[in-house]
Amino acid sequence: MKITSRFTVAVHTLLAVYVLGKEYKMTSDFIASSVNVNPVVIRRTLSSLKAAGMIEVKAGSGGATPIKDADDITLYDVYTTVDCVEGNLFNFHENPNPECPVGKNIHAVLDSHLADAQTALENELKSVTLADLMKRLNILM
Amino acid sequence: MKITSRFTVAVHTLLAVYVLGKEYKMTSDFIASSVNVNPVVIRRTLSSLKAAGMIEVKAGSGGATPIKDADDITLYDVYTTVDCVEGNLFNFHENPNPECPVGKNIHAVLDSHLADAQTALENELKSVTLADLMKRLNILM
DNA sequence: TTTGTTGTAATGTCAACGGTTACATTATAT
DNA sequence: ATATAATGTAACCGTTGACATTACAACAAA
Repeated sequence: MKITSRFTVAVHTLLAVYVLGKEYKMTSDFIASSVNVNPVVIRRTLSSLKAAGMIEVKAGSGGATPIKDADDITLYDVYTTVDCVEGNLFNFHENPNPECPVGKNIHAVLDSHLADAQTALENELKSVTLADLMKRLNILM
Repeated sequence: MKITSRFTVAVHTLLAVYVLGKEYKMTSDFIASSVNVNPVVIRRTLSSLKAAGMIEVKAGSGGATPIKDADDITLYDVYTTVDCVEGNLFNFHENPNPECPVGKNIHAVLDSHLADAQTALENELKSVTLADLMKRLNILM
């Protein structure tokens, strides 16, 4: 079970818009050929990123441009924007038997630890900004 | 996208075997009625836990019993045992375009951060043992 | 040899993902 | 105004993985 590639696609898309946007018109076709997916997938991604206020997309004339400061966009923001996980990361079996001492208390015993694990992951994602990625990318390019 | 409930089912199963095993014969039917899933699901779970050396399962006569010390079983051990995630937690889009400066470097820029997030989650799971859960459960029961 | 149980294969259902086609809508240039 | 090039979206498909369930062979003990 893996976290959907919508996430890495969205990060790739943002990097393209923020870094290459000065030089090229960032159409869904352009980005799609960089990411190597169908342009419609990119349009869906752009639509989410736009709804989150990160970018602007021009209908008709075409092209996506940055709106939000790259320092104010974390990987966690992107992660939530493209709905990688809704609510709990861990799927819990439903309806454990309340007649059984284990079934009755399994949530009380386990929930907080699962939440801690999820929080640890999310905090790591919060610690990285798009600006961080851009700095590293500019060195490599 | 969520992590399969096989994980919480396996933890529930282990707690049942370790805590209730002294008092009852822990058959797949018994555990299944506590977890509230089909007995075959529990047999598959028991099979994995047995392969990991945590428990013993008696074919024919029936019943599962603890083998490994509860202090030596972490949530992470269970997590890997039931194959919640194989390899990377994050799905990466395949074949980003190497002709594009972003596509060429996206892995170099992103991989380490994704790995860090995954490690943070796994470390949290490593910090909790079955014995910890049993202590808490014994207080509640 | 009967009974209760495990081990496992096979099948079905369902949801999510990603790919793709199609087309209405929109902006711009000529 | 019209042609052109893009976006926005709905619709549909194929694949995959999860989980449930049925079926039955293998097995151990009374």
